[in-house]
Parts: sequence; C-alpha cells; structure tokens
Amino acid sequence: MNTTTETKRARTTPATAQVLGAALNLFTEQGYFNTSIPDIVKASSVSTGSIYHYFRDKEGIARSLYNSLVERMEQHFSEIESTHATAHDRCRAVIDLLFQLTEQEPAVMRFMLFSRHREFILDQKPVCSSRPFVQMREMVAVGMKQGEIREITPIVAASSVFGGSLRLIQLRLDGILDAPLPEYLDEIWQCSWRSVAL
Amino acid sequence: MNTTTETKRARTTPATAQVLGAALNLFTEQGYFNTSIPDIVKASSVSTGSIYHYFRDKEGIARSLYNSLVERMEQHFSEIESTHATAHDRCRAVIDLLFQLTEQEPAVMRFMLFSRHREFILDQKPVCSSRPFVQMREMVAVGMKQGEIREITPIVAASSVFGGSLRLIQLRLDGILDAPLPEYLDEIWQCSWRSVAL
DNA sequence: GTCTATATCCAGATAGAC
DNA sequence: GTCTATCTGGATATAGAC
Repeated sequence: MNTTTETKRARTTPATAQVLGAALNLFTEQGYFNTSIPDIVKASSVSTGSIYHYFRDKEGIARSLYNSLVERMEQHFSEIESTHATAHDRCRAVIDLLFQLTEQEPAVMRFMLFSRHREFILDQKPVCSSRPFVQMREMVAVGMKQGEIREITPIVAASSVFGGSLRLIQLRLDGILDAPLPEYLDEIWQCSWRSVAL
Repeated sequence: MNTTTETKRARTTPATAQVLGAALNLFTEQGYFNTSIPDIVKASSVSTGSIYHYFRDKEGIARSLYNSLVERMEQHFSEIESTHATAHDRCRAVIDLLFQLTEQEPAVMRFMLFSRHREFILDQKPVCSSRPFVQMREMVAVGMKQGEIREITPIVAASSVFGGSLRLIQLRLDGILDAPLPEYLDEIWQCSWRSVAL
C-alpha cells in the first residue's frame, strides 16, 4: 500500500524501524547531542553504512522520527474530532489520550513534547505550531463559537484548558508524580473545564 | 559583602559576568550543544584561557548560570511570600512576575524553564524539583489548608493554577503570541483561579 | 543493501609565556 | 589572571568490498 506519491519519507523496512526505535530511546534518555551514531549502531544492531544509506545524516533520523510521530498524533486527534461532537468531549478525549500515551509510551511523549527539536532539526517550526497543537486550539475555538466556552481570547482559553494537563504530563515524565496519570484525569479535567465554562 | 562562607560559586568579576551573559544568549539562541567555546570567546571578548580559569569546563558555565538564575528566582518568590498574605494574591503575583520577566529578559526565562538542563548539567534534578517550583506548589498547598482552594490533590491544584500561564509563556517565547504577556494576565488569572476556587 | 575500515574535522581542554 | 598556540579524542560521514 501507499506505493504511489511517496512523501519523501523513508520507507519502513525492518532495519529503519529498528534504527528509529533505538534512536527514540536514546534521544529521550540521553538527549540528541549525547547520542552518537556508534551508540545507535549498537542499540539498533544496524551498521553505520546502512544507517547512512537510509537516512541522509543524523539529523535525518530525528526528522523522520519527528514527522512520523506528529502524523500519528494528527490522526489520533482527527479520530477524536470525528467521534466526539462537543468541545467539552473532544478536549477531554484529547487529554485522556495524552495521559494514556504518556503511560504506555513515555519516550514518544518525551520526544514530541519536551525535546528542543529546533536545536537539532533545521528549519523546524516550534512544536506549538505543529498540526496537532493547532487542532487542539481549534477544538477550543469551535467550542467558544458554539457557546460552550466563555468568550475570552481564544489562545488564553486553549492554554487554560490544556495547560494543567500538559503540566501534569511533564511532572509525570520528570518523576515527580508517582501515580499513573489516568488517576488524575477526572480531577484535572474538572479544574480545566471550570476555568473556561460559562 | 558576602566575602565569608563563599558557596563554591565563582566570584563575580567583569570577565565572568561577560562570559555568563554571552553564554546565556548563545545557549538560548542556538542551544548548549550548538554553542562552542570559541563561540563564547568571540561573543564575550574573553579568551579561552580565562574562561577555563574561571569555570572548570563548559558544563561549569552552564551550571553557574543555572544556579544564579534559580537563586534569583527563589529570592523573588520569597519576597512575594512575605508581601502577600493569601494564596490568591501570592499566586497571582508569581504569574505577574513571570510574565514581566518573560518580556524583559526572555533569555532568562527560556534558559530557566525550557532548556533541558539534565542533558548538559550532570547530576541535575529536573527544574520542576527546584526550589522555586517547590515554593509555587507550597503557596497552593497553604491556600488549600486555609480554605481558599478546593480540597483536591495538591499537585493537581498547583498544575491547574500555574499550567495555563506557563503555557502562555512558552507560546510567547515561541513567537506564537504577538502581544506582550501582561495583556493576558487578567484573563488567564481569572481562568486559573476559577479552576481551583471554592 | 549491508558491512568494515577509514578519513576528516573540530570540539573541548591544556601548556606555558607574559 | 590573561592570553595564544597547540594537543587529542571522538564525532560525523565516506569509501569501497561484498
């Protein structure tokens, strides 16, 4: 499938998948710059030559990783938009998803949300401008138009709805929170929604 | 002043101040790892030899910078605690301060809040565990004990009170917000407080 | 396509005169 | 204390056999 109009991203072979997996772990555990190609070679069991065959350079690995994760998040959010009708339900579902993802794949969340991509991926826009974040802000904006959410500056509303949860995710990833995030979902959501509801 | 019990931090000479200033700008503009010692030499007009004389190594520059900024923030917050009596007033004052600092010294905020210190300063605890962040959580905890804030999990309350504002700071630093942060203070504070008030 | 061996570069760090 | 000149390691990236 999808053999036509290949969008200049590397195909997925077993080897590339291994490299991307190893890179994700190393990048999030030690940071991009503390991870050398030899490190990735060891962790992925793929040789230097093959790595450079699939990815133009080290940055290419990070770029490929980032793009695939953003795309995956986009699809999740679109799914949420199509299965939930109100801003209330959509935003809650987003937070629920992010909390679950954080527990199941902490490295993914760490890389997506808390890496400084612009320091190692050239010409990269800040994460906040990426499609998934735009989708989150749109959910809030729609909710405001439809009278679910108070009339305030849209970006302030969005920050208020998602800010607390994103903060909890960071605390969890930094080891400050002992309990799994889903345990806090009801409480934080109640706070978040109160902050913008009529 | 403070000549006794010097706390193993480098004294402040004109040269060290220049190095720290240059490093702060370079680290926040390009990132720590994209900044070389020669870069700092050029930007600070202090020679390699002197830099290594004052700071053990490159990491030492970052460490010194980080410690001095954390200490400064601590003092700001203690000042706020002693001049404001309620959690409501204290938390609002903290956000007010952070918003102003972001406008006046964006590099300081960028370095404090959004650098991955643990990737380049060894044995560094996550920022969220640093004294200023603890102070912020304490303000909320006290407010809860005194009945200003609903009885919920303390860390959730703190995340809800400060999460939206921290999010706005990030958006502002990433160039997503055009207007200076203080213009949003009233709105975001209203949201934040509603989220936890009785 | 995959591998090993190797070239090249430039970073961090030091030596030692002044 | 400050400087310039220099060393050294290890990183990214390539060459070229298989």
